[in-house]
Amino acid sequence: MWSKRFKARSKRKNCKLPYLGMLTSQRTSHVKASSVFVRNFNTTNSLNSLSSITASLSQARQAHAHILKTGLHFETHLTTRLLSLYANHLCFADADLVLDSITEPNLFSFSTLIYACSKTNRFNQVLGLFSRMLCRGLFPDDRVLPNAVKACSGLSNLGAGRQVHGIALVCGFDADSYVGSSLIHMYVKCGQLKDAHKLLGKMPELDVVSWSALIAGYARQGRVSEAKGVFDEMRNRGTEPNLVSWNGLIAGFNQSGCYSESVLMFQKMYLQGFKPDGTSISSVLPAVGNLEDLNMGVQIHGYVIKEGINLDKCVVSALIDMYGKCACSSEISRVFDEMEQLDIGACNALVTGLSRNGLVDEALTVFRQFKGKGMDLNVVSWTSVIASCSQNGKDMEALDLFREMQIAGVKPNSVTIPCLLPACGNIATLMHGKAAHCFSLRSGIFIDVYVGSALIDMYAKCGRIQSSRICFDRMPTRNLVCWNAILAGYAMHGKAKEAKEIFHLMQWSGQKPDFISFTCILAACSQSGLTEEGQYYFNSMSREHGIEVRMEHYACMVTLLGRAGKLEEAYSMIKEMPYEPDGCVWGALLSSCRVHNNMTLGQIAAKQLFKLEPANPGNYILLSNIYASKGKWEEVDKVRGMMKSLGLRKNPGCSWIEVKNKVHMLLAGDKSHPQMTLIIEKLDQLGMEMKRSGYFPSTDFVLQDVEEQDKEQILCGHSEKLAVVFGLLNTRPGSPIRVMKNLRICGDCHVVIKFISHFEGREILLRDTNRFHHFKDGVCSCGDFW
DNA sequence: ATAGGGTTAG
Repeated sequence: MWSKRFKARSKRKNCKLPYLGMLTSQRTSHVKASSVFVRNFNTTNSLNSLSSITASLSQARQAHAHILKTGLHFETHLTTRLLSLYANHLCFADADLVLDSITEPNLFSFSTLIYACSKTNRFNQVLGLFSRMLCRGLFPDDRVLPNAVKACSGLSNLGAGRQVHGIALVCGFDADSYVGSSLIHMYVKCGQLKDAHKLLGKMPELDVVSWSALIAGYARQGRVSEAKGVFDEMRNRGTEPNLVSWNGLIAGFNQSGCYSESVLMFQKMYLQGFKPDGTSISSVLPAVGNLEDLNMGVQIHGYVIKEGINLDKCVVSALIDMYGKCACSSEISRVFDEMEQLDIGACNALVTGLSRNGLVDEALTVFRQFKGKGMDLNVVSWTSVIASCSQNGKDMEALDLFREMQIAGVKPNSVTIPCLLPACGNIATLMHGKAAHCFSLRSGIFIDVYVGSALIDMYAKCGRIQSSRICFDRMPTRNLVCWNAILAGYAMHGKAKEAKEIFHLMQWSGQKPDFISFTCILAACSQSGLTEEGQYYFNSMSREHGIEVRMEHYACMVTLLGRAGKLEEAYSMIKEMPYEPDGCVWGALLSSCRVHNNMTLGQIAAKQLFKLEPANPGNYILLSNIYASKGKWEEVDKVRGMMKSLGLRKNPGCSWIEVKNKVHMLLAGDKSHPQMTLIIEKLDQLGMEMKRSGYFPSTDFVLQDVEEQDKEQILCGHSEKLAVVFGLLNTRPGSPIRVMKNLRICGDCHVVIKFISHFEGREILLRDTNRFHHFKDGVCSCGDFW
C-alpha cells in the first residue's frame, strides 16, 4: 500500500525528498505562500504553508527564530515542519538542534530526519536516530524500517542488521514486501546467503529483484551450483528470471573467478531470447578478457556496434580492457580513439591496457596527457598508473607518482597500497613501506588480504622477516597468496626451518599449496643445502598434491642438486624433463658447474645457452671462468673471441659476474656452506636492480667521488646498497671495514652484510646518517649514532 | 544487477 506509493514517488526524477513534498497538503500554493511569508511571518499559518521543497534556508532560519521567539516549539506539528525544512537543505546539525528542543517528538519527527539521512547515505546518523527513536518508546513503521535496514547494509553491519530484523519481527513487519526485500538485500550484502534464502522462502509476495540479488550473491562467492539452484527455485515458484537476474549471475561468476561459467551464462541467456544490454556486456567482457578468448570478444564487439550500445561508457572501457587482456594493443587505441566523449573510465582502461602489453612508457605518456588536459583523475587513475610502474620495474617512478597523487589530494585506498608496496620492496625503502603500513592501520584497510600479502612481501624484501611474520600472524583472513608470501619471505632469507613449518602449517589449516608454494619450498631447501628434503617435496608434487611440475621446478631442482655437487644427477634430470629445457634450467647447471668447476658439463650447458640466449654475456664469462680455473688459457681466449665477434662487451652484467666471483673468492674457505649460495642470490638480485636502474657502478665505485649535489639523488635510490656491498667487496677479508658516510642501510644490503659478517667471523661497523649498525657473528645490533 | 585498479615465485 504505502510502500508501493512511495516507490512510485521515489522513481520520479528531480524530486530529492519525495515524502516531504507529498506530506504538504497545499502544494499549489507553495510559491505564493513563501513569498508572502517573508513579509509577514508572524502568523503561524504562513509557517505552516511553507513548502519544504521550495523554501530557502534563510526562510527556514527565520521560521526557526520565530518559533523560538514565540515559544511555539511546544507545537510538535510546527517543529516537525521545521525539521523537514532543515533536512531538505541537508543542515543536519540544525535539524538535530530542533529535534532536541521538541519535548514530545513523535514517530513523524524521527522518520522525517531518517528519510533525509538515508537518502544522502548518512548511514551512521540513520542508525543513531533509529536507536534514539526506540529509546523514546516509539515503534518504527514499515516506512522507517527499510531505511534502517538500508543503513545496516550500507555499513555492512550484520549485527545491527540482525537487531533491526528482530525489531521488524516484533512489530510484525517482517513479511512486508518492502521491509522483507530490504532485509534480503542486507543479508546478501553481508554474505549471509542462508539467512537471505530463508527469508525469501517466507515472503508471500516474491519480487524478481530480491531473487536476483540472492543469485548474484551466490555467484559472487563462486557457489556455482547454489546460484543455479536459486535460479530454478525462482522459476518453480512462479517468478520468471529477467535480464537483471541473468546479469547478476554473469557479473557474480566473473567476480568469483568462474570466467568460463560467466561466458556460458551469457551465451545461455542470449539463446533464451534475452537481448544483452550494456550491463550484460560490461559484465561478461572482463571474463572474456581473462579467458583471453579474442574470438568471443570480437563477436561481442560486433554485437555492440550492431545494437548501437557503443556509446555506453562502461561498455567502451570494458572493450578496451578486454582487448588489453587479449594482447591486442592496436585495437585498444582504435576503440579509444573512436570514443566520442573522453571518459575517465576509458582513460584508466587505456593506461592499464598499454602497460599490460609492455607499453609502459606509452601508458605513462598517456597518463601525463590526461593530467595535462585537466581530466578529473580519480583513485583508479592514480592506482592504475602506479601499478603500471611497479609491475614494470619502474619503482622510483611509482613512489614519485604516489607522492604526486597525495599532492593532488586523492586519497589512496585498499587497492592503491598493494600496488605501491612491491615498489617499496623492490628498492628496499623500508621508510616508504612503513609509511604505507601506517596508512593501512589508520584507515583500517590492513585487514584486506591483498594489503596484508603485499606488506608481508615488502617487509621480507626489506630484510625484516620478523615484521613479515607479525603482519602474517595478525591477518584476520588468509588466502593462498598470504601463505606463499611468507613462505617466499623465509625462502628469501634462507630460513628453511621456518619455511618448512609454514608449509606444513598451511596444509594443516586446510590451505592447499600451489605451484608457487612449491617453488618457494624448493628454493628454501636449495639455499639451505637440504638436498634430500627438496627431492622429497619435488617427488610429492604430482603424486600427493596433483600439481603439474613446471619448468621452474626443474630449474630449482637443478640448482638444488648442483649446489650439492650432484652435477651428473642434475644433468640427467634435465635430460629426463618432459619439456624442452629453457635458459633458466641450463643457466642453473652452468652456474653450478662454475661453483664446482666442472668443465665437461659446463661446456654442455654453455653450448645450449649460447643457442638460447646468444646475447647474454654472463654465460660466456661463466664458461671462461671455468676454463680459467683449469688453466685452459687458450679456451679462455676462444670464448673471449666469441664474445668479441658477437659484439658483446663487458656490460654491467659482465662486471656483475666479476663481483660475484669476487664474493666466491671472499668466501672461498666455505664454498659448500649453504648460506653462501644465498648471498650469491642476493647479489644476483642486486645485479638485476643495477641493470634495471641504468646506474652502473664499477667495482671500485666509491660514493665519495660523487658530486655533492648528486649525492642525495643517488642516496634516496637503490645505489646505496650497491655502494655498501661494493665497498665491502673491495676490502680484504679480515681487514677492518671502513666506515661509510651518509649512507642509509636497509633491506637487501642489511641481509648481505649480515651474512658476510657471519661467514668471515669479523665485526663490521657501518654508519647510517644517524644510526650505527654493528654486525657480529651474523647478528646486527643498531643504535643511535654517538 | 552496474566497469575501471590489486598481493605471492622465476
